[in-house]
Amino acid sequence: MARGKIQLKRIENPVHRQVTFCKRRTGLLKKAKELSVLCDAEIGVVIFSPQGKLFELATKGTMEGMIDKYMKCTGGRRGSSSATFTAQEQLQPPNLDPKDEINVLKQEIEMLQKGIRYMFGGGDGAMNLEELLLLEKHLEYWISQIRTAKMDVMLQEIQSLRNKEGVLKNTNKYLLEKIEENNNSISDANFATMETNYSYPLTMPSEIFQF
Amino acid sequence: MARGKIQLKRIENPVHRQVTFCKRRTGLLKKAKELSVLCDAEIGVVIFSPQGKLFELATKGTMEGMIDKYMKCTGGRRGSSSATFTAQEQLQPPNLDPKDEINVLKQEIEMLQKGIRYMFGGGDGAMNLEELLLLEKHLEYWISQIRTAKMDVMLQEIQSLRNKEGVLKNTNKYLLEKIEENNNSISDANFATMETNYSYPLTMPSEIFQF
DNA sequence: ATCTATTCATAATC
DNA sequence: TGATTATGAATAGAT
Repeated sequence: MARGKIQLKRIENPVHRQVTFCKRRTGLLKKAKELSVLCDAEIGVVIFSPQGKLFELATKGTMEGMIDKYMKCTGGRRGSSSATFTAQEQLQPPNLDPKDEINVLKQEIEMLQKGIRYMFGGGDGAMNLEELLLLEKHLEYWISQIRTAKMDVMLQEIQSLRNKEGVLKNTNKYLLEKIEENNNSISDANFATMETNYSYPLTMPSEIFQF
Repeated sequence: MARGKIQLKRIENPVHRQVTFCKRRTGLLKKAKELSVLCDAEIGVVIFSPQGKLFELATKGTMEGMIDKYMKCTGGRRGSSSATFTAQEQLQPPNLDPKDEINVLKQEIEMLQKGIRYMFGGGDGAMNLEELLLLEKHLEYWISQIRTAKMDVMLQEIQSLRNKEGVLKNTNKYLLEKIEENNNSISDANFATMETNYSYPLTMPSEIFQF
């Protein structure tokens, strides 16, 4: 701009950076206001300083109104955000239980969000392409983790059902033996029909579950 | 600016206004990006054209994230995107339902996809577009595959096991009734011990399987 | 879209 | 901080 062109990268000198932030912030908000007035546009600007201080401008109504309007425009569906996301500290080895798997998945999300932020701030050109390829790999891994978590839950439930089935079958067998003992000692025609109703044991296609 | 100063008021000529809107909008977003890079600030800009068309820029992360951060800063939590995740996080320690966890993670996927799409919209080159579309296709493919293929097989098997369990329980019940009939008609001490061994029916947490 | 003549924004300096 | 000023950027109007 003046007295020398500057590079489009983070200003390292903290004093210079602070001064520039103040000046350009003012300029940006001025430009936003001008655009709003000249062209009858509705504009919202939110600026967080590196120290986290908030500066804002809403040219019509309040920022809340802007946000509502924005939400409507974008469809309003959303998950969580990076701001409220807290990564889990402990990294557990895999195959513990679904809870731990989910923690790992959360870490993955955090990593991906970081990746997106980095990509966006990292300008244009081949860097983005490279980052995108890396991100793609991360996503692949992430999806596999979700699959693993689901599998764990469902396999656990299947195992539980199988165990129950086994116990029931054993009980039935025991009961049948008792009945046959009684059949031998007493004479009762009713037991004959019962035996034909009993069409077990059932067999199970265990091969299906080799994931 | 150039070729004559302009009044800071709404441009009445619609053509001029539209042209100016386009030019200045570009300039404003550029300035915002510059400020973000130079001063390491996090900036969100939302512009609604007079016709209601939306233009946006979030220099770090997504606009959703910006909004969440803004909400935190201004105190109002409201129905922002953080709500979903926070609720889920609080549920986690005592009552962990892995299915719900997985659903939340799916929402996270959607959020990330949205962030990627946003990057494309605010990005620069056509190269990025191609890569991003490809990446998105991959994500959608993976998700749909997980949802359909293996889930179907496992649900089918769970249903089968449930049916078998039901039949076994019915058979079991029938056998027990017969034994009790016998117990009433004859005197046999063996049946008493058998009844204590019989700890069924088993109950099943059916809610778990509402996919 | 592209091109200039201008005005504006601002980096360096005080 | 606040003011000054030399320059680079942005852009209004024309093409």
